[in-house]
Parts: sequence; structure tokens; C-alpha cells
Amino acid sequence: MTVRQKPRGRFHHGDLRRALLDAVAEAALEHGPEAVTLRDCARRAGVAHSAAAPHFGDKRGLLTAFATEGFERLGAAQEAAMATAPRTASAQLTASGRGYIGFARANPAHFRLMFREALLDGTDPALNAAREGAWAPLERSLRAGLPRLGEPALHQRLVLAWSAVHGFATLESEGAQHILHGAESADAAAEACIAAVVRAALRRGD
Amino acid sequence: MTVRQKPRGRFHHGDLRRALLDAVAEAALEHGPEAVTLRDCARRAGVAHSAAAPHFGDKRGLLTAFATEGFERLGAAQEAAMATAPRTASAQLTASGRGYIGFARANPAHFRLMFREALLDGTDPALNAAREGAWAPLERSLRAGLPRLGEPALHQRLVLAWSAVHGFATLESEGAQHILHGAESADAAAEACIAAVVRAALRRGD
DNA sequence: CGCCTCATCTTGACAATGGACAGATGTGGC
DNA sequence: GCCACATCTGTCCATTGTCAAGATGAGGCG
Repeated sequence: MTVRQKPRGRFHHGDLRRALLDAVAEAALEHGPEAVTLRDCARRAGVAHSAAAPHFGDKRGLLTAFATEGFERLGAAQEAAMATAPRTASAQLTASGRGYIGFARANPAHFRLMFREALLDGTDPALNAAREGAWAPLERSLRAGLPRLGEPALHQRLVLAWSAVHGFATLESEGAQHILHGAESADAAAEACIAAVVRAALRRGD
Repeated sequence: MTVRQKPRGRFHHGDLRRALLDAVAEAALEHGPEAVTLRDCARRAGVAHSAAAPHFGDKRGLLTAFATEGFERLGAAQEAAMATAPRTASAQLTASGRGYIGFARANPAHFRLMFREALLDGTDPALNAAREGAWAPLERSLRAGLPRLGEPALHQRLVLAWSAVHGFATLESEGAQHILHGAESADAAAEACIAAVVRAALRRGD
């Protein structure tokens, strides 16, 4: 009756939980996030088609766990970039944006799946915690850079920065590269976008 | 063998093409864009599940036609907003953003489906034409407002504005309202975001 | 060591889906 | 009046996600 969430030891398969999550990454990269199939993931992991049930419950559970891992890595990418940047507010904010867009670029299918709400379990506490954690660095750096701004005004800056960075990453990973980049290189477009966002977000005055 | 009451139209069905597209809109609104089912759409339209083939080919064709219609309406929403706004560059750009976000708000499921590249036929000429047409108003108004800016710099402004407006609309329609709005009203958040984008996009200097 | 509990995994079944096909049925051209 | 053809129906098939029942092996306890 008691369902143990954490499998303690490796069982028949070495680590099926990890193997299945890796299989999701593979499948999402090959055929797109919405085309991920439970049976295909099981095939990739070399197990029967219902072997995922003890670990993730159902397909939604598997994708939710995958998305949770994505949000954790998205937050970590920002933290890593910020750790090696100067402690200036603008440098920290720039690093956060670079980490965000960098993660979306390095893991386009993973990134897209993280925002397919219909495929995920929105009530999962781990997912929500990871999601909050992923957008905390941006909020923290912005709040540190604008200490005297009131709460509502600060929230507006946050929405602006979040929208622009997320919008760029989304458009890029969604197949609209031809629109975004034009004749320029992808990196230059990203850098220009981040710079503009940082300037607008840290602008003085209400 | 359920007896179906056929509407007395010219043909078997009055206008099945339109009925199916409306069914897609209904289904997408109820269960999300990725949960749209060909058979369910056919049921809503009161026809057999293979009746869509002559009109749209397959499911992807149906969704592609639906997305195409969405891009056309997205462009029209911006044009309509711009037509009633002053001819100032900033007013035109603001109106364009309002039209964009307004469409995404009024048709959240439609808007989301338009950017599910994996569900659409990216080679469809009508889709691509409508997509270009939808983002033309923003480019036109920005280009008119910055006549002396060089091409690459102008492109960067375009990317910034497009990213921020699209990012806001995406986050809002993707179920991240709790993050975006905070204690504020949704309209205030949108207006503040648009205002910041217009200010940043029309800023003088490279 | 022997056994026993239980999580893990397999097999088989089921309903639902998308696509393909042959055939019925109405529409418009001749 | 008659025929070519687009439209629509019913049926079949492979695939999918989920469930139920059974096999398998790990680790605890005597």
C-alpha cells in the first residue's frame, strides 16, 4: 500500500528512472516534444512498454519529471553564468539572460517541453518548486540592482525582462530563427537583445 | 449506425471546411491545443472521422489551416488597432503590441497552436505567407519610426520588440499568469510591458 | 541458509486514435 | 437525361496509453 517514491537500489535494470528520462530527451530531440511516445521511450531503454509505471505513474508523470529536471538545470545555468560575472547589477542581469538563452539553445526540445502545460501535471510540487527556482535568479539580480524601487514598479521590470528573454528563447527554439536572426549571427542577435533588456530593466525612474 | 441529421445544405454538409475549423477552435479551447483529436472534431461537425480528408488531407493539414487563419487574424488585429491610433511612431508601435497581446488573450488556445511547429506543416505556403503577414505590421511601424537607423540596428530593435511582446503573450497564454501579474491587474502588466518595449525600441542612438 | 514480502518488470488485453481504402451519394457539366 | 467527379460513409489496420494479472528478483528475518 505504501508507495515508495525513491527506489532504493538498482534493480533488474541498472537505473531505469534515469534511462527513461534520457530516452525522453532523445525522443523529444528527434521528433519534437509533442511526439514523445511512452512506448518508444521504453523501447529505447530496452524494457517493456509498461515498465515506466512504477517510477512515474503514467506518461504525464514521466514528462513532468523530465520538465522538472529541465527547470532545475535552467536555474543552474543562470547561477553558473552569474557566478563568473562581476557583481554589478547589469553584469549579473546580463549573465542571467545569457544562461537562460544558453540553456534554451543547448536543449531546445527540453526547453519547449517545459512550457507545454497540457502535457504536464501542474499540481506536482516538485515541478512547481523547480519552476520557481528557475526564475528566482533573474528576480534576485533585478531586485538587487534596483533597491529603491517600489514593489509594483519592480514587478513590471521583472515582467519585461522575463518576457523579452523568454520570448527570444521561445522564438528561437520554436523554429522562427529565420525571422530572428536575419543576416546577422545568432549570437549577435542574442547579445543585442539581452543588452537592450538590461538597459530597459535597470533604467532609472518609474 | 447512428442516424445523423444532415443539414439541408447545398452539399452533404453546408460548409464542412468551416465547421471543422470551428470544431478545432472549440476542442483546442476545451482540452488544449495538443489534445485536439481529428475524430472529436468530426463528431462536433456531425460527420464521419474521415470526412476531413478531402478538405485538409490529414490532421496536420487541418491544424495548419487553423493556424493559418490564426496568423491572418493576428495580423488583422494589429492593423485594426493601428488604424484607430495616432500616426505617431510610438502610438503605432503601442497599438501593434496591444493588438498582438489582445489577440493572444482573446484566443489563447488558437494562439498557442499557431506556435506548435511539430503539429503544423512548415512547408505550407499559405501558412508561411500568413505568418509573414502577421509580423509585418510591427516591422512596418518600427521601420517608419526609425527612418535613419541602419539595417542591422533596426533588425535588433525588431527582435527586441518581437521577443518581448511575444514572450509576454506566450507566458500569459501558457499558464504562467501567476508569475506575470503578481498583485497587479493583467491589463496594467500588459500596458507596462508594452510601454517599456516601445521606449526601448524607439530609443535614439545605436 | 530458507523463506517471504514487496517493489520491479513482463505479458496480455482494451478502448481510442490517425490513416488508408472501397464504395455510396449528391452536384454540376454535357 | 446522363456521366464524371468531388464529397462523405463505413471498415480495416497499426499504434498509442492505461489497466490487470502474473513472473522475477532483492533484501529482511527467522
